[in-house]
Amino acid sequence: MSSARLGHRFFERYTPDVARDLLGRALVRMIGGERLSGEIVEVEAYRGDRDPASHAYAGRTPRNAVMFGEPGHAYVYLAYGFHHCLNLTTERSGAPGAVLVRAIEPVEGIREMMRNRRTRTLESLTNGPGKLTQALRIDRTLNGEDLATSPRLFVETGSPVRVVGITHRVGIRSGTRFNWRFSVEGNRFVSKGKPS
DNA sequence: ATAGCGATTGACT
DNA sequence: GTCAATCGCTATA
Repeated sequence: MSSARLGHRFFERYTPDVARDLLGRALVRMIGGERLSGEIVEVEAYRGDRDPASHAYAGRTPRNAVMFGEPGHAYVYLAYGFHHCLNLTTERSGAPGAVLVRAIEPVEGIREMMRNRRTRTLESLTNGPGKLTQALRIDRTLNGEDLATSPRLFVETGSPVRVVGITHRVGIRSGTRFNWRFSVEGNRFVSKGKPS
């Protein structure tokens, strides 16, 4: 069931390319020896330079420091005081970039995810950035986690990439001109919107 | 020291 | 469709 995990070389590339290539991969969260996992079906790319929507746009701060560090690490932040968002850092060390994981299709540990989310509805389990972190119990204690070596969080090769939908990013007020949201077309767990 | 503001979600009209 | 919840980060003083 397990396969090779993605290492830092995978992430050390142009962020939108990494984002697109992450579709179909298996995001794995280990808790107490149990695998919670899902196939990545929706992502967004955020770069530091020339991307006003990025947390790194105005430069390095304590919060976004991980985005400036090594590729292949987890960048986790709290949004709206409620929801944690999971990002995977990209680009070479020193260059800011990250991919926001917006939705996954649940595969392993679905019962546990439903307990974490207090829902019995499969469709609403992981179809949003705040939902999947709640289902996988991802919070800021995982900020900076090295995906290449972590026993708690990593990404596996997964299944081949399928038909990809490309649209503008959602939930932002600037940088909307970049079509840096990628999703598995037709997948029922994609959070919102439709590829144009 | 503190005001302003979200890379969202769920409940409600 | 609208809207409130809630808190840490950031900028400004």
